[in-house]
Amino acid sequence: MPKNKKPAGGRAPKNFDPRYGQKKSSYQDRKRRPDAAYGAGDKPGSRSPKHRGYRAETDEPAKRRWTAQERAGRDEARGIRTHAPRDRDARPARDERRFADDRGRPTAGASRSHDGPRGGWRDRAEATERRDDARGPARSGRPARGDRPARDDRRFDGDRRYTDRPARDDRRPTDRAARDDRRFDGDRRQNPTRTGGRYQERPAREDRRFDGGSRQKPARDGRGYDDRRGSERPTRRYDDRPVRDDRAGSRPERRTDDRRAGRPNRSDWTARTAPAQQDRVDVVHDRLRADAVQAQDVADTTFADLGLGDNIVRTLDDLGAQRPFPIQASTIPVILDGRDVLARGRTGSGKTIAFGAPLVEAVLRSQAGQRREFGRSPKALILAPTRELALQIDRTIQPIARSVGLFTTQIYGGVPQARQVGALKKGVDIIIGTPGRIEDLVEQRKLDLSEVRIAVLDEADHMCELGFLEPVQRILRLTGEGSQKLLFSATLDREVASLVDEFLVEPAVHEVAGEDQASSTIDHRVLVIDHRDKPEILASLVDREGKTLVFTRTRAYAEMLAEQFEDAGIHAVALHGDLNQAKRTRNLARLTSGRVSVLVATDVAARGIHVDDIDLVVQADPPDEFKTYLHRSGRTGRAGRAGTVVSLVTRQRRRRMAELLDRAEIDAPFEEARPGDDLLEELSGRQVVPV
DNA sequence: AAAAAAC
Repeated sequence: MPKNKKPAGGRAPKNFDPRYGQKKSSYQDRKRRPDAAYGAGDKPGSRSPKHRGYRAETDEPAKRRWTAQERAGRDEARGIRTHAPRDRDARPARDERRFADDRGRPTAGASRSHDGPRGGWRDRAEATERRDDARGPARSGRPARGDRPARDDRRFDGDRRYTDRPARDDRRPTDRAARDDRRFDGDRRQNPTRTGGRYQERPAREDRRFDGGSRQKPARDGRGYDDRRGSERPTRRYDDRPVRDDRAGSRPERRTDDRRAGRPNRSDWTARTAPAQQDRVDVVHDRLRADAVQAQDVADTTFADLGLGDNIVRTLDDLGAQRPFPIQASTIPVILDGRDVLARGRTGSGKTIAFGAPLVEAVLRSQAGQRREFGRSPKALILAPTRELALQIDRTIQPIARSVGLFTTQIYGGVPQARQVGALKKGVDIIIGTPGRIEDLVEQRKLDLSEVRIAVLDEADHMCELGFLEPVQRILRLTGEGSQKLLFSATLDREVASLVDEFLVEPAVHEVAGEDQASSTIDHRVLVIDHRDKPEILASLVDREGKTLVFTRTRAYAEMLAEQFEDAGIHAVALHGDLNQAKRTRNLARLTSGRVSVLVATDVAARGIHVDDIDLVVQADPPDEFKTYLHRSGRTGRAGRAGTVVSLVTRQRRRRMAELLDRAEIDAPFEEARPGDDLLEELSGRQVVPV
């Protein structure tokens, strides 16, 4: 292929040209400059405009090198570049615009309004072929037919800024002792007798601290679990699990106190709740008996003390985690010990690192002295309920993994598969993802979970809810025999019993002592309003300086509210499952970056998502479940900061809301509110909690 | 009943 005489400048799509993205390219443009569509910037093309492949000479400056930052943002930018589901055969006419060059950058897209004379099947077929010739595996730029013009995909700045923020979650300095989680169990009211954060009723054998490994194993009768399980349970007793026999000797007896697993406890809330009128399903599960770590007991511990290697410790330090938080100090040694773990830790208290760092360490140890082969199967799996959360977890774990030469990849839906598959082909050590795509790739035999030896469920109780449970079970069954299981959540309770029974062996249960509402920095308020006043009241609450997160019950309402706010001159974006992944990622990024201060979301954003400095959470619709309330409100008041949660209820919902708050053990005043009330001003304007 | 999670 002759190197043509064109100036070097002709080579590249101008992704970083400020003009890029502003200029619309018409069909005619594309025809004249097909490289814009192909991303084949390094091909000479034909000389005549009449020939396909012709590309006019330009004076574009040579493409400059990517900065480190750009490269860092590249991976996620690729994900973001996503469009809606592919469907190239059905709708080929717009393929042109979807071609990305091999860096995953979008090429100049054709705007929909310029469809003009269509390219026709042959052209497209050739275009595709040609591109594949040129690019080979770059098929990864798999065209996804968007429901919108490519313009949306060009938002590199915001997105990159977003993606460049690793591990926010875990880097906040926390007042460890002072405050943490709300409680999560309805029946705690019946068992309020705690001393030193420990439940008195807990039998002595439960009394494992994180040094559990050194403890003598009490006598045990291993019955119970096996007996209790239906045929579903692989007939497996803890003592024939090959990989983990080594641990058996130092392990306390498997819990047998949860025979009532899965059954709601008979607490007074059941009695006082009229089933017909009560929430559809707000079941309060029994609490899990946990070993409550005392913050002061671990105040002097370092990550190195806990058994993490130098590189990991250094990376954690870079991430802002100089010293372990209580939940980390509590779980890391147990995880490194190879035990199954159930852990309850307030969101933002460092849960991600609590499982992520030891997970990396464990994978590293298991591969000590081995070559990391091309095409190796993943050794660890982290499951999350939403894509955003999976992404966020990866952002924390990836630097830790990279520091010891391990690779992670995200496996979630809504983005083209090819890049994920490509990563798997090369070989990764840790995958982080959501159930659907993971199962999908397994079925396509592109993902092999059989070598997974550590599996983590983040938001584990949520993953046990209807619709999630079965895929999660199927996935866990595919993991390596005897693989270690870690279940984490801020509201971990007996809802996870079904998984615990099948998959966990003598799990250690951990939580942090002294976390309750009284020690919370969140101010909870309930506004009793007229339904017709809702839009106005919402607008006045949201019209403020700080970052505000508004929750709605439905996607449609989230969308509608965002529009209403915009109409009222308040810049707002929506986040819900009806948006394509690009928009979801981008809209969340807009809040994170501060470009927008109001995000209206469904419960997709209720769990796990960390955005700095959200100081007001508004529940436009009250949640159905107390857990949802806790998770939603946990988006603010993080790391000991002040935050306000305002829930709007109509008069009819009043009682239900009171009951829900009761279950959540939250004290919140109920106040009548009308548009224009000073109260709204106060709630909206306040940055700090008085008193 | 809704939300999430695959294509």
